[in-house]
Amino acid sequence: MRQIAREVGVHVGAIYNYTPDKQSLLFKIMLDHMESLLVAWEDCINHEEPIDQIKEFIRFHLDFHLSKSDAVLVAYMELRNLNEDNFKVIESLRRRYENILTDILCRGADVGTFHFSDARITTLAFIGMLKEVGTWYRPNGRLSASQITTIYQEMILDFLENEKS
Amino acid sequence: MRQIAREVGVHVGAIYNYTPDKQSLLFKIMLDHMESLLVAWEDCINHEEPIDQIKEFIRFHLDFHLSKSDAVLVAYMELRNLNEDNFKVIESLRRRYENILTDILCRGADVGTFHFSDARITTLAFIGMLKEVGTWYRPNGRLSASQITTIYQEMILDFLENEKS
DNA sequence: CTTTTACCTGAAAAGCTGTTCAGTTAATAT
DNA sequence: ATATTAACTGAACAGCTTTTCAGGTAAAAG
Repeated sequence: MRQIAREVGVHVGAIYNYTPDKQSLLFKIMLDHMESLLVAWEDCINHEEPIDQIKEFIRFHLDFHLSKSDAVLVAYMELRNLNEDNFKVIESLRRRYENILTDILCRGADVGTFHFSDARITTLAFIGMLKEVGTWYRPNGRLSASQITTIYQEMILDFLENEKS
Repeated sequence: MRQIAREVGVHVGAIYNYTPDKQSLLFKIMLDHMESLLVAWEDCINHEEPIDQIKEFIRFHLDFHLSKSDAVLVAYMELRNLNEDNFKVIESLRRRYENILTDILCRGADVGTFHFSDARITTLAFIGMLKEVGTWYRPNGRLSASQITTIYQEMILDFLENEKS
């Protein structure tokens, strides 16, 4: 709290005009983050074809997560510091986000465009792949954000369109 | 420290007969973990064919990480609590582990078995996929560890053997 | 039997933590 | 001009943190 106060340029006590306690503050930060993530996706252009949908999802996810790396770090690292009730709320929002991807996959499978063995596992595998990018991406690294996006779009589409899987 | 002491069944002061300070203890835990990971891989049967090698790597990774979930949690969550020097050491060991996978991929590409656009990105994507399993796997969940292993082996092999990518 | 060694206790030092609150200051409304 | 509201300060409280250390205890070595 002292650290936050210092960075805001205010004495510690002042923070307690905005939050009743530390746990509520953390919860609010994480709730805002997850809700803005879901709202931002709603605001995205909604494509018809599953292929376009998943490409858009990948672009959206990387764009959102790479540009808000601070909030993302908190969202993933501080999960265990939420109390039981707050954790459940955040987890259900995260689940809703994952389900966006699962729905796209299932729609693609229904129309015969995508091929995979298990929708839930495939979802979590893709989410894991995308999440990992946040740990190594650097703005001045070997690959730009848009290059990375293209590579991931190709990787995931190649995988989904492969008949064998 | 008090928590550790309590769990060990000893007074706090006693811990300082085994570690000079908290940072060193954390570093030792993480160092031991990473070294045992690398040694455990060395001890694995080394196959000739890249296909068998990557299947073995996937099996090994999931086996190791799902059975030592406590140490894995520390290894991933407490990284930011290492001081600069200690962090560098752990990071270089992690890099060495990632390179095991990169080497397998490159060998497979050389002999024409595997197809991908970027070895480093593909490595990190696979590592991310595998790492994510640790966040949702439960011993009594829908899928057993060996079922998950099989699915991931098939997913990754289907991806790597697909000519298009 | 004595001495050395290894390990542990109990308490205290020094400093960090979240949180509260009486009182000040500045802006807004009457 | 006065009253009301909102926001902040500065200090303090109570409890937790890591770390130190003088002294105790029991086993191993001489």
